[in-house]
Amino acid sequence: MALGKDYAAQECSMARALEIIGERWTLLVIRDAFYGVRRYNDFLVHLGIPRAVLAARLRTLTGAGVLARHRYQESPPRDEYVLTERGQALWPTVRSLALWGRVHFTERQLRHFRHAPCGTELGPYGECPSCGTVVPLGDIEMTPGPGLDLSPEDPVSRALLAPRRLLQPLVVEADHPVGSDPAEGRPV
Amino acid sequence: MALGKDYAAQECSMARALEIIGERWTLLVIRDAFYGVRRYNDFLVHLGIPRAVLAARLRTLTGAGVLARHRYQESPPRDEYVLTERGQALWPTVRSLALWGRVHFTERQLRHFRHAPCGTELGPYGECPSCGTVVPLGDIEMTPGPGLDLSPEDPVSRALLAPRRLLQPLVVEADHPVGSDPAEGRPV
DNA sequence: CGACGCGAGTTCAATGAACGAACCGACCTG
DNA sequence: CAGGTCGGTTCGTTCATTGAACTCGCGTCG
Repeated sequence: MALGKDYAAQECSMARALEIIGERWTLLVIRDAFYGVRRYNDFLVHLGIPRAVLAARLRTLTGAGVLARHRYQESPPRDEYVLTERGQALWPTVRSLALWGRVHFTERQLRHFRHAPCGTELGPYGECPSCGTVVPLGDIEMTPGPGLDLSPEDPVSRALLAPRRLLQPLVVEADHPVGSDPAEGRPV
Repeated sequence: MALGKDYAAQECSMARALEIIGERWTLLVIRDAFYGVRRYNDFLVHLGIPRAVLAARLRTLTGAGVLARHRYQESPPRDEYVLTERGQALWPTVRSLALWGRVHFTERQLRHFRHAPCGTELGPYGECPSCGTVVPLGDIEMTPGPGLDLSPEDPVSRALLAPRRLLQPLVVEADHPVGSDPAEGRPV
């Protein structure tokens, strides 16, 4: 077991999974990807992760087919990282882990996840308790809960305050310092 | 962020969860606990984890209330580590992660997990697709699948070959070297 | 044209965690 | 009393993470 990231002798599919998503920061990157974060810089400011580590994780995840790198403008060349189907298949894991953390280690709920068509809060596994079906990711609406800081420092967290669908690409407005005047013909 | 294990600025219940179960080896320890492993030495030989790391993880997990330390004999004093309710609540996470690993990174299935009363293989969240209910852990039977090594080196893996229920305490027979004669009044 | 800025990284020294081998102490067994 | 087992701790080495500084391509402002 030379490297620190392989669970060599473990004959178990969970060990294989952990070799990919079990490293520090990785699952938070994936959570952000579900929230709609796609750009290197947005991951960076939202997570407070060291640049080198973020670059390494994005490489690993694209290499494993969890994220796909997708060019969204040519000049200057810019790529964004989006969840593949394989990555989207991690939603039950992410959901159940976050729920476990909330139930056992958080007092107040930070975010709501609801089945958009009917407004019901998601069950433990990402299903809709009232409809009884597994909810497609695009039908999941996330909204701030009572425990969430409503005026966070970083612009990514601010952008994530608005109600939104999972996977919906995040648009971060320019980071004008607090108190500057935003009243300049900017379309609503 | 002095320490390496806290995701300080993350205002998210998943970050809280990851501070506990996100360290290297931790989730494999928990998986083994679901399989019925309870003793320091059994974790040690089954995982191939460094002793110091195992001791540290068991301390963290008992401190977080995921495992409970339970004395099972007085002389010499010996404790075993068993999943608390909080720990058992991680089953959907463990199940969904293992399933993700199997679907995306393993060819053949290593273990089956079935709803014992009806024999149906569990769904992605630990539910029984035919009964439609969440299966209590004690009703989950695990059996070797086609991909599993049938004559593993270590005695813990050998003990885990027999069909068993989740959480059922694992009994490891003495580790007589391969080829030694086991025909000595040992009850079946 | 030149200065400056931005996004997306890479490089580097310092620190912290993991590794594996050795050691330890309480207890039991031959 | 010699040896073995279980459940650790200690320790030197190796590997990963951190944060700060630097780079590079490109666009923009004056």
